[in-house]
Amino acid sequence: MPTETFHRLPAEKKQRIFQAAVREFARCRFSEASINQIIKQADIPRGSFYQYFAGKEDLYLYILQEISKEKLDVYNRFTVADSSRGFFDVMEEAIHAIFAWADDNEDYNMIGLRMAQDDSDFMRETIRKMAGSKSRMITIIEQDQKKGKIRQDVEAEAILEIIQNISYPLIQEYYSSKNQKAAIDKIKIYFDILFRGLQAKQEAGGH
Amino acid sequence: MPTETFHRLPAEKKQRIFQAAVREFARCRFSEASINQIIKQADIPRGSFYQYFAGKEDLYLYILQEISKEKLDVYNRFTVADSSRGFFDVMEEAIHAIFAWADDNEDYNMIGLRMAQDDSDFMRETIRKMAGSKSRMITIIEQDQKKGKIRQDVEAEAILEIIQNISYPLIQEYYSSKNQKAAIDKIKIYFDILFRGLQAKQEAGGH
DNA sequence: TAAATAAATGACACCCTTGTCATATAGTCT
DNA sequence: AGACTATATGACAAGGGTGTCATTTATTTA
Repeated sequence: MPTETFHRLPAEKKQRIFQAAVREFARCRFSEASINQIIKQADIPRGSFYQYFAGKEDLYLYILQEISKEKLDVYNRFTVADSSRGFFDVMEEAIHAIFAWADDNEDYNMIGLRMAQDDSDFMRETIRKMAGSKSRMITIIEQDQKKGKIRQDVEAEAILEIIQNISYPLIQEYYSSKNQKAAIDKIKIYFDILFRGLQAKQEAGGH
Repeated sequence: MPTETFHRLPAEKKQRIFQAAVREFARCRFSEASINQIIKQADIPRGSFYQYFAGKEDLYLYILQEISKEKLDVYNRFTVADSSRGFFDVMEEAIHAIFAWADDNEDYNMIGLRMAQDDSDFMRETIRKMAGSKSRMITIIEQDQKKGKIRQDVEAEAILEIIQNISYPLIQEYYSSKNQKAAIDKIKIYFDILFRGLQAKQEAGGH
């Protein structure tokens, strides 16, 4: 909730502030991010910043909100495509989509990573607030569970959570690794193990 | 590498400093940990601290080294026990051992968690240095791979890494969760999925 | 154009942290 | 005791960060 004054700002200036903030929140965790850096980057005076935002939290929440809008589009692009496909198919495509997107939006992804690394009260609360409604992914998982493709003894939410948790170190490695090809190979291995572990038990194994 | 002066200190004082440092490094990440807090806690004057350690890095490395000594004992206790047992058995026991130890050594575990959360250059380098020789776990995994109990298309090191990565969010949740029983249930699910994903393909499924 | 409202600005006070260093104190050896 | 070495200590400078506010500058309205 930035101030009215901020909203009335020329788009160019708003954009400059937005980008400076994104860069800073991608650079380090919320607690370490510095307003000083942001205003220097955005080239606005200290006083102006406080005319636009109540403080760092306020700015952060605004940034997150803006990013979510964009992200939602990308995210829906592959989950919406064809809900008749199974979870493993969709995930396979999603992984590619996500890593392709990651290449183009390093900063946005880093912010997500920083959130995962951050265990402050503020961040826990923020994550809780952001956790939107039941995602399309859940529906797909549940469908596959009904069809007997995915084991039914684990809740769909839990499965999604596992995938998220497993993804964070992978994305992190992907970014920090000099050898991104090796990182992708590792991702494939991770998910192969995960997918096999998630498959419903097959009574009679056929190959 | 603390100074000679530090080593010559009475055990009680050394211990006080050690414990204050452990508490601080458990409280937050390395970059956020404050020498000020540590000397206040340990009740030593600022000047003394710099008479004992070159700085925060120096202290941190010392703390890590001391903890490793203790941890190695615990870790070996279950891996050394009976190397004829398979990986899944050993891990099952290890999980219990680790979480039991976690209850008694919250601070030590938190430090490990903080390391995992920390992606500074210093920490990357530190982790690299600490990564000891081939662990006994690797040997057990490799044995099971030879026996055909664990899939052979994934390197033992990679398997261990996956387990570590999967463990961090679990331990974190375990600590932050009010409901530790639920946390343990989740751990069981995670590892059940993981273990099944790691099993060698069975040509003919028997139940 | 004068008055009133909105925005911009940067100096300032305050807080926290780090590393140093001159000085004081304790301990040891002859 | 006198001399010399080892420790202890806290004031201090320097650096970074935050939020405020009196003042200046623009913009709008009458």
